[in-house]
Amino acid sequence: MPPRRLTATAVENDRTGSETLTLVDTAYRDLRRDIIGGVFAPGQPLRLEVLRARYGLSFSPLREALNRLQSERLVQSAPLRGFSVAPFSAAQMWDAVETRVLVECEALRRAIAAGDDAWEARIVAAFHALNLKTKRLATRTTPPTAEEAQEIETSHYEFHRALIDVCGSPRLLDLADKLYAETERYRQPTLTGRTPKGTPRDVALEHREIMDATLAREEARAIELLAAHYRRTATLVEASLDAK
Amino acid sequence: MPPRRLTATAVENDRTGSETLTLVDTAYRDLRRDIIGGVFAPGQPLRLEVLRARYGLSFSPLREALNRLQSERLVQSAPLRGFSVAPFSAAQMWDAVETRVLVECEALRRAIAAGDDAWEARIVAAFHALNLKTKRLATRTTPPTAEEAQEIETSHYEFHRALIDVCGSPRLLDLADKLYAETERYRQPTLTGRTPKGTPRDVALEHREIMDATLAREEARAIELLAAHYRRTATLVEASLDAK
DNA sequence: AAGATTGATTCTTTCGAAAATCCTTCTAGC
DNA sequence: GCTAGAAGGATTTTCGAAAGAATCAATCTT
Repeated sequence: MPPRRLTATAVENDRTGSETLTLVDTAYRDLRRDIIGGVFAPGQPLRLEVLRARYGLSFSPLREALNRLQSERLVQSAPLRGFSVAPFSAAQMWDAVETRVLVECEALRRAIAAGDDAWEARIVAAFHALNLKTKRLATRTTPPTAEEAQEIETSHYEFHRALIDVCGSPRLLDLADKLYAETERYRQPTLTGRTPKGTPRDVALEHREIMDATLAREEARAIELLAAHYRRTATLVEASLDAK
Repeated sequence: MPPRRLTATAVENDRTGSETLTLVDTAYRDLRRDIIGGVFAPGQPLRLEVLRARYGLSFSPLREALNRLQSERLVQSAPLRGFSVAPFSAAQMWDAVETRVLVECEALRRAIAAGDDAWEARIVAAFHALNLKTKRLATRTTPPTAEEAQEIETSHYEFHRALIDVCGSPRLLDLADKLYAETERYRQPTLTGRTPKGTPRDVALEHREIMDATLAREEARAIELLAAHYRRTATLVEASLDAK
């Protein structure tokens, strides 16, 4: 039997049907998910042989995917020494967070100036979807499955994205996505651990206030709240980083 | 005679001696230079076979280099349809310019707050180096060679980089570099063409004013001048884009 | 004549192996 | 005992070819 080569369409079009994905794309997507999800520890070398076995791909698509991830600062590389997961450091996290604040606040400013009815509707919808999922999990006693965690994750992303989606700048949105991934990687470890004592936090309330200020077109207030939201998260992450 | 394979060190260490560059690195550097320099026209497909012949490399390093350039928006790619030089459009240029203004103004703000004596010295030195080179060329009648143009280019970059180098944020500096490359590509065609009539411009004076405000730590004024500097360039580029 | 189908060609994408380099360990010399 | 150097193994990087997909043109059908 001739060995069937894994091809772009053979792998992906089964499910999507619409978009053609190359193996580079799938490698990129999977690697990104696993790095953000903490499957590979920060600083850990990413041996090509290991990745090859894990994802069932050849070197070429893996290397290309790693190159893309490098430009997002999720992986590092030294010439002739291969790739490794970007290490954790408080300084790097703060740089990512502050850059994110700069980018997303500017994007929010423009979105507030340009947003229409559909924009408002999408924000409200995303907010409710996120809240529903969060509450549904909070009332249960069993810990969330990986899939459920991923869903919350996505809803969280959708909400923040809905705020700025109409800002009109492809570059700002692209940057926001990359910085989201970077900071999310730092947030991940704190999700499983307990919250630091003495700092109760109502994330849902923070989201509501951001949404209210945005829909009321109170630009200055919305920006201030959004920045505070991200910095508060960063402070908590930093505390849990130090605790280790 | 066994064919000697082109290796990283064999190619580059002859000159640099210090750093090891892989073929991917050289491919990236050369392609980037040629795309910015306008060797390949905007929108032009980048056939791998052509690149292979031009740079004397195999597919793998070329593809990886193109992947990196894609994340800088210098090249585009569609699945199974290969790579092409990012096309020109006024909207894209303005997005790049406005993002650059956002990033560099923030970086300049921080640099002014953090800059020390060495920072000031480097700015002054870069300013003089740029001015010397520009004046030397202006007094001549013969048009500048490609090498001289490249030197001016580099000096120009050095000056703007010197302003913000101490801002303390790797991400902002990285973004500034990428956006510089992107906008430089648009500026390139206007260099050879004549300047639009009726708009005499003293770039050297603009640079001096930016430098003076920066060294005087007049944050608001420095930022305003820098932003105006970039937007003025963009306006001229736009005019020459429309002219075609 | 317009549209669909087939076939040839061009190009991208993927693979696996070979070459080059790095890293560890072992040996020899002092 | 300790350092320098060399051999061996592990890993990355590069190559060339093979496979798959898109494009273009010609033919056939309606």
